[in-house]
Amino acid sequence: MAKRPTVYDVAARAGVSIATVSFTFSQPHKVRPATREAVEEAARALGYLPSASARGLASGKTGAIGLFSFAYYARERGLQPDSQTPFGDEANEDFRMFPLYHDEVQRGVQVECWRRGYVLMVGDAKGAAGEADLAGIAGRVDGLAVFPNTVPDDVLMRISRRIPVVELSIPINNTGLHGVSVDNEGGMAELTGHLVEVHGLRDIAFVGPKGFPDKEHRFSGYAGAMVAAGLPLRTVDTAPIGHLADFAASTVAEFVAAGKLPQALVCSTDEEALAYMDALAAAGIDVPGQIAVTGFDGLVAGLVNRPSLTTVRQPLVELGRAGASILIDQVAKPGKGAVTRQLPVKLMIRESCGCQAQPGNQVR
Amino acid sequence: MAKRPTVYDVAARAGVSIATVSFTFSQPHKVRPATREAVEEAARALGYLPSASARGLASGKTGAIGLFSFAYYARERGLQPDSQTPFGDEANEDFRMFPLYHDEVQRGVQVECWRRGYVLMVGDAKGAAGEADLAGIAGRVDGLAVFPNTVPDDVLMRISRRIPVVELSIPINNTGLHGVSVDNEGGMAELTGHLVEVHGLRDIAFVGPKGFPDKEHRFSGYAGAMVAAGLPLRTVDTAPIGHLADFAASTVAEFVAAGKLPQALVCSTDEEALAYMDALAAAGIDVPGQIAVTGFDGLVAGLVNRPSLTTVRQPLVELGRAGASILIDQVAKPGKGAVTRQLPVKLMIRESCGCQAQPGNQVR
DNA sequence: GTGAAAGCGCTAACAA
DNA sequence: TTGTTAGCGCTTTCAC
Repeated sequence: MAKRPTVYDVAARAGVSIATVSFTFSQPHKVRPATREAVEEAARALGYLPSASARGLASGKTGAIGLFSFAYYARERGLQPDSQTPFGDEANEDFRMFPLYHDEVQRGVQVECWRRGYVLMVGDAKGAAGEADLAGIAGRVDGLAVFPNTVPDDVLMRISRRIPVVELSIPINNTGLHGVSVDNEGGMAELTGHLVEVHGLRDIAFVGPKGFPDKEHRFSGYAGAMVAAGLPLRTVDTAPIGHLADFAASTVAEFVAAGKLPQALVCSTDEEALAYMDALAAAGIDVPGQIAVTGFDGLVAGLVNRPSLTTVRQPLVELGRAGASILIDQVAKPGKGAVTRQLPVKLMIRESCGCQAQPGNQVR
Repeated sequence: MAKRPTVYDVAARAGVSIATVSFTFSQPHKVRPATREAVEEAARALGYLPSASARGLASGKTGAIGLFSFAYYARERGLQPDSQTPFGDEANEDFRMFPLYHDEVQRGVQVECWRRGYVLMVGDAKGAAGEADLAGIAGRVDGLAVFPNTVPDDVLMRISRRIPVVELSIPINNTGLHGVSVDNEGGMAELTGHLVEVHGLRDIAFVGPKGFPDKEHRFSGYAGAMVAAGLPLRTVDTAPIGHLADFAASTVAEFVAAGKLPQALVCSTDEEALAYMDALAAAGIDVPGQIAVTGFDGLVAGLVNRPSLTTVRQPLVELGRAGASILIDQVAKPGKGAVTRQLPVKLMIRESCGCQAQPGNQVR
C-alpha cells in the first residue's frame, strides 16, 4: 500500500496550514468557502483518509463503543482461535438456534451506535475470559458493554475507572457498574400463573441452573407464583455446560423410570426447553398432551419448533440499545452513580403449554 | 473518569524507562524476569490500559478489520439516525426475516477476526451511502469489507489505494478490488433443472431485478437451464424497493386476471419468494399445488414458512469468513493483484417446489 | 537487557 | 479566518 497522505500533504497541496485542514473537517462552515474548496479538492485528489488513531490520540476520544463477548458461535462449533479448523457443512447447520441471544443484543448495540454516530467495535474472548483480550478492546473505545459472566467483576471494575462499562442483562447491580436487565421475575411469575390458572396444572417443575442472578430471579418468579397458588415447588437440576441434550435425555428417563413425570417443565431458557422437548419426543412422550414445556427468552427457535414454544420474550434488541445508550450518555456527560434500567418482558402463549396455535403468535 | 495511566506512569512506578514497559508487553520473554515482574505489577496496580490510538499511531496498524454496511435493520423499521424514534413492539416483530442476509455474513467476518486476533469494527452508512461515514471507519482499520451497492465504486477504489478492500458477494470483479462471491449461476441452473426434470414444469417465470450483478448471474443460470431444455424464458418485473408486498400482490392479481399463472416462480431471493407466497396465499392460490415458488439465499425464514421454501443455500458465514481472511492476509503481506474467491452453493429441496417435506431439510 | 530520543498524524489552545 | 505550537501515548531504532 502506498503511504497514506496526511494533513501535511493536504495542507501543502491546498496552500494552507495543517490546522486549517483539521478545522475544515471539523467546522466546515467556519472556513472561508474558497479555502474549504481548496482543502477539499486537495484531500480528494490525494485520497486523504484521516487517521483515527491520530485523532483519538489527540482528542482523547475514539468515537467507538465496544462490545465484548465470548465467540459463542465459533466455540459451539469447536473452532479454535488461530487454528485452521474449518467449519462443518454450513448448509446442514441447525438453523433453529439462530439468531442467538447474543446476536439480537448485538444488533441493538449496533443500531444505537449507528443512531448516535458511533462505530461499534466487537471483540470476542480468545482464552477463558482472558483479561488481555479485553484490554485489547477496552483501550480502543469510549465505553464498553459486556455480557454477564464473560469477564471477572474485578477486571470490569478496574476498567470502569477509566471508561463507562455496562453489563447487559445483569439483574441486580451491586458492582457499581452500569447495567440493563429485564423483568425476569415478573415474566416467570406470569408464565407460571398461566400454567396454574388456565391449564389447571399443579405439579410444575422448574428447570434451571443455580448461581446465575438472572436465572435465580426467574426461579423466584416461579416460586412466588407457586406459593401464591398453594402449590409445592419442584426443581430439576440443570445440565452441565455442553451436555444439555444428554442430560435432558437422562432426566426424562429418570422421570419415566420413577413414574414421576411432572405436569409441566418450566425451563429457565428456551434452549433448555427445546432440549427437553427433543428428549421427551425421543422418549415418546407427547408435548403438550402428557407434559407442558415452557421456555424463557423468545428466540426464533421456539417459533420454528413443533409444537411452538410458549415462552417469555425478552426485548433483546432493546436491551442492547439501552446498554449502548447508557454508555454514550456517560461518555458525553460522565455521571456519578451507576445507571441501571429494567425492561419489561412479554408472555408469548403458543402451543407447548397446551394452548392452540394462533395466527398472531405462530410464525410471527 | 480518572485520567488514564500511561506508560510513563507505569515506568515511573516500576522504576524503568517507557521503552522497557513497551518492550515488556510486546516481547515479555526478552525481558529479565525481575523487570517484567515489576512492570506487570505496576501496570496491574495502576489499572493500566494501553491506548490503542497511540499504539496505532506509532505502529501504523490498528489491529482492526472494518465492515461497512447499510443499517438494514434500523432502516427497515423507519428508524432515523439521531432521531428519537423508538422501535415498535419488539415482541410483535416478524421473526421470519431473522437473521438477515447481512447478519450471517457479519457473523462470518466476526468469527474470522476472532480467529486471527483482530477486532471487528462495524459501521453503518448514515446518509445515502455517504463517503464521510465510510471515511470514519476506513481510517480506523487495517482492511475493509463492504457489501455491494453500499458505496460507489470510485470511493472504494480511492480507499483501496491505502488499505485492502474486499467486496462481499460481488460476482465478477472488474474494479480491481478483492472480492468473494458464490456460484449464483450454477446454483440457479441446478434449481431450474430440478423444476424442469423432476416436476416436469415448462412455464417457469423468473422474478428478479435488473442491474445487480449477482441477480443477473442468477438469471443466466435460469436462462441457461431453460434454453437447454428447449423452454421459453419468461420474466416478471421486480418490485421497487420497499414495495415488495404490494407489488407481489398486484402481480399475482394480473396473472389471475389474464389467466396466465405460470407453473413456477423462480425468484432471485428468498425474500421475494416469501412475498410472492404471501400474495398467492392471499389470492387463494395453492403453493405448490397450483404453482411452485423457489428462492435463493437459504435464510431461516424459508424454513419457518409453510410450505417450507425450496431454495439455494449460500454459505453466508463462509462468505464473511473468506472476505475477512483475504483482508487479513493482505494486511500481513500486501499482494499485487486482486484476490477473488467463489464459493459453492447448495440446492435445498423443500416443499414449495412440490417435493415432500423431509426430516433432514425441514427444521434443520 | 535497558534507556534516550525521535517521531506517528492529528487536535486544541493561543496568537496573529 | 488562519497559522503556530505543543502535546496526545506509544513504538522503534540506536546506543549503551
